[in-house]
Amino acid sequence: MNKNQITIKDVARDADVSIATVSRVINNQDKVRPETVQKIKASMEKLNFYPNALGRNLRKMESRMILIILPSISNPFFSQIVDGMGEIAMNNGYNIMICPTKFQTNAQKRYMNLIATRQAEGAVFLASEPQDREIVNLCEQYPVLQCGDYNEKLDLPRISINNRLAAYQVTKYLLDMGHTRVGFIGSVNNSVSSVLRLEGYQDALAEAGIEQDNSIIAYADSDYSYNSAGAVVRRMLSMPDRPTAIFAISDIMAIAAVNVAKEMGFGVPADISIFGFDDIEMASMTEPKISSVNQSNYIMGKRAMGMLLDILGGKELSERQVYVEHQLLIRGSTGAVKK
Amino acid sequence: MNKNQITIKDVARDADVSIATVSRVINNQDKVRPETVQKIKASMEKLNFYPNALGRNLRKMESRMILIILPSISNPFFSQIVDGMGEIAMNNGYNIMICPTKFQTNAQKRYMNLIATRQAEGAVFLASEPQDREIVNLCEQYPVLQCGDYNEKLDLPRISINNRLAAYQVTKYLLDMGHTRVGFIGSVNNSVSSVLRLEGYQDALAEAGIEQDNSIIAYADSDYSYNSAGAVVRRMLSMPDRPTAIFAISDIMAIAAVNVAKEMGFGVPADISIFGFDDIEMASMTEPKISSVNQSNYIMGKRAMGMLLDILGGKELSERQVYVEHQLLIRGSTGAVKK
DNA sequence: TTGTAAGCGTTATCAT
DNA sequence: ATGATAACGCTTACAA
Repeated sequence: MNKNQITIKDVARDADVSIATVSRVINNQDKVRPETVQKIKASMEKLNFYPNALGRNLRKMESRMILIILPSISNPFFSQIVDGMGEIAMNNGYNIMICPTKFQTNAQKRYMNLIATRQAEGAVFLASEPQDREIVNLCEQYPVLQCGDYNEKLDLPRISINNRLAAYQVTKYLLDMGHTRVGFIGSVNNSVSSVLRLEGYQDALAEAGIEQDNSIIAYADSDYSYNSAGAVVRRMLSMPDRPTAIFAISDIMAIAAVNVAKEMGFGVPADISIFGFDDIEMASMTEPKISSVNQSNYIMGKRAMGMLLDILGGKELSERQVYVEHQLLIRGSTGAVKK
Repeated sequence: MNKNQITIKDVARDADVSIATVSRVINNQDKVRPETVQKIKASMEKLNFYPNALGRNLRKMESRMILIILPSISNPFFSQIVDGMGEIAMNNGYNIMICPTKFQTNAQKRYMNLIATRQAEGAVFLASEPQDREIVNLCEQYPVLQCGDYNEKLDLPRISINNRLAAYQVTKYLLDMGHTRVGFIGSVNNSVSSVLRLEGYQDALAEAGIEQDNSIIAYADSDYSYNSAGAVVRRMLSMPDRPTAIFAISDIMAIAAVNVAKEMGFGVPADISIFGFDDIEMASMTEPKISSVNQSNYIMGKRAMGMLLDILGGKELSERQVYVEHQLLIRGSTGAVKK
C-alpha cells in the first residue's frame, strides 16, 4: 500500500474548501463557483492529484469494466470485433478486459467470478460459449451477450451474421459456376456456426437438386487447425471422383486446402475452386487470394457493445437475436468449373 | 447499483458470528475454530455469497491488476507472450488487462491513467514504447517493464531477445550458404529492434569482408505491412544485380517477399532464399515454409511477468536488461546459392 | 454555493 | 477464538 497518496482531503485542505466541493469539481458538476473551480483545479495540478478510483468504485458500487471472453487473442478474426467493442465501451466510460480462455472452463470461471465479485459489470462471450452450470448461472444473473457464435439453448441475447444464409450463398455461387461436386470442410466441434454453415451448404444442394455425398463432407479438428484441415483435404482430393470445388468454413482451413491442392499438383482455381470464411487478413496474403465471407466485424463489435450497454442501462433490447451484414468476396481462388 | 447484494454482514447474521470472523474465513486464516468455519461456509453457500472485491480493494488499496500495453491484438506474435504473462500473473493472484493502443498516444494515456487512479498496479509495454512526457512520468513512478522492444532512453527494466546477435546469425547463415548478395528488408520505424537487426546484418557483412550495398537494403512501412513489403521486394528483385537472398525482419514481410518472388517467376529457394523473423504460425503455412527466428515467446512472457511481480513486491531486479533465448529455424525458404 | 457527515464492504487492530 | 470498531477514499443527501 502506498501510504502517501494524495487524496481529495489533501486537495481540499490546500484549496481551503471541503472535500465535497472537490468531489464536485472532479465530477464537473455545475453548482460550483467558477473561481472555486479554478482554485481547486490549481490545487489538484499542484499536488499532482489523481482521484482514487477504488474509493469511487466502492461508493458507487460499480467498476465500469466489461469482460470480453474469447478463446484466444491469436485469432486475427477477433481483432476488429474487439476494436469495435472497445470503441463503444470507451465512448461510454467503460473499460474492456480481454479474457482469453483457451477453452478452459476454469479460465471462464475465473473471469465470470470478476462479475460476481463486482470487479466487472457484464461480459460478451465472443465465439465461445458458457461451459458449465455455475458459469451459466452467472450469465443468467448478470448482463451477458453472445457474439459471433452462441449456445442456442441459453436465453441470452446474441449477435452474429446469418451463418446459414451466408453458407447457402457460397455454395450457390459455386454451383452457379458450374461445379456439381462441391466438397465441404467443417469442424468436429458442434458450435452453432459450424452447424448452420453445414445447413446452408445443404440448403443450396437441395435447391439445386443435388444429392448430398458424405464422402466429400469432412471435418477438421475442433480448433479449425491448419494441419488437421490439410490432412482432411488431402484425403478428399485423393479420391477418384474428387470435388472440383471446396467450401471450407474458415480461412485457415481454406489456406490449408489451397496449399495441399497445389502440393498435389492441382491448379487453383483451374482444377479446384476453394472458398473460405471470415476474410482474415491472411486470406489476401496467399497466391491466389482466397474467396471468403466477410463479416462486418468492426460493426458487429460496435453493435454488440451497444447492446450490452443498453442492458446495463436497464433498457429493453428490441431484438434478442441480431444479424449483422455479411458479404461474399470473390477472389482468385474460385472460378468456373473446367470443361 | 445492485441494492440487494449479499455482504459479509448478511453471512455474519446468518451464521451468528461477527463480520470479522467471516472475513477471516474468506481469507482462510487459521485462528478460527473448525466448527465455526463450517458454519460460516454453510451460510455463504446458502446465501450464495461472493465477497465484494470493491470493498477489499479499497481497504487493501490494491487492485491486483496488471496492464499489458501492446499495439494490437491481431499480431499473432503477441499471443504466446501474453499467455506466458497471464500464466504467471494468475498464479500470483493478479489479473491482466490487455490494452491495444493502435499506437495512439491517447490510448496509452487512458490505460496508464488506470494505474494513477489505482485501478491497476503496474504495466508491461509490449513491443511499444511510452509515447509522451506524461506517460513517461507515470512509467517512472510505477512498476513498468518493457518487453520485446524498448525505448533505450528510458531507465526502465526490459526483456527481449538479443536482436543484434540473432540478425548477425541469420545473415551469417545466408553468407555461409554461399550467398554474397544478401538483401535486407527493414522497417522505417526506428524501434530498437529494427535498428539492432540492421546492425546485426552489418556485423555479419563486415565480418565476411563484404561491403554494404544500400541498393539492396530497403524499408517497408512502419507497421511491417504485407503490401508495403511486397512493393519494396518487387523493386529489389527487378534490379539487374538482384540479391540471391533476402533477410526480412518480420515474417509477414518475408511472406510478402516469397509471394512476390514467386509471382515474378523466381524459385524459392532455388533462385532466392528468404529468411524471416518471429516464427509466427503463418510462417509455416506457406509453400515453402519460411526460415525464421523463433523467440521463446511463452518463456519471455513468463519471465517478464515474473520480473514485474518482483518489482511490485519490492524486490531488486538482479538484471535490468534480460535477454531470452532465440533459435534459428531453417525451413524450406532458404538454401545454398545456385552455382 | 458550500459544508457536514453517513456510508459503500471490506480488512485489520485491539480487546476480550 | 472471536467480537467491536476504525479506517480505506470517495459520493451524495441534507443542512446551512
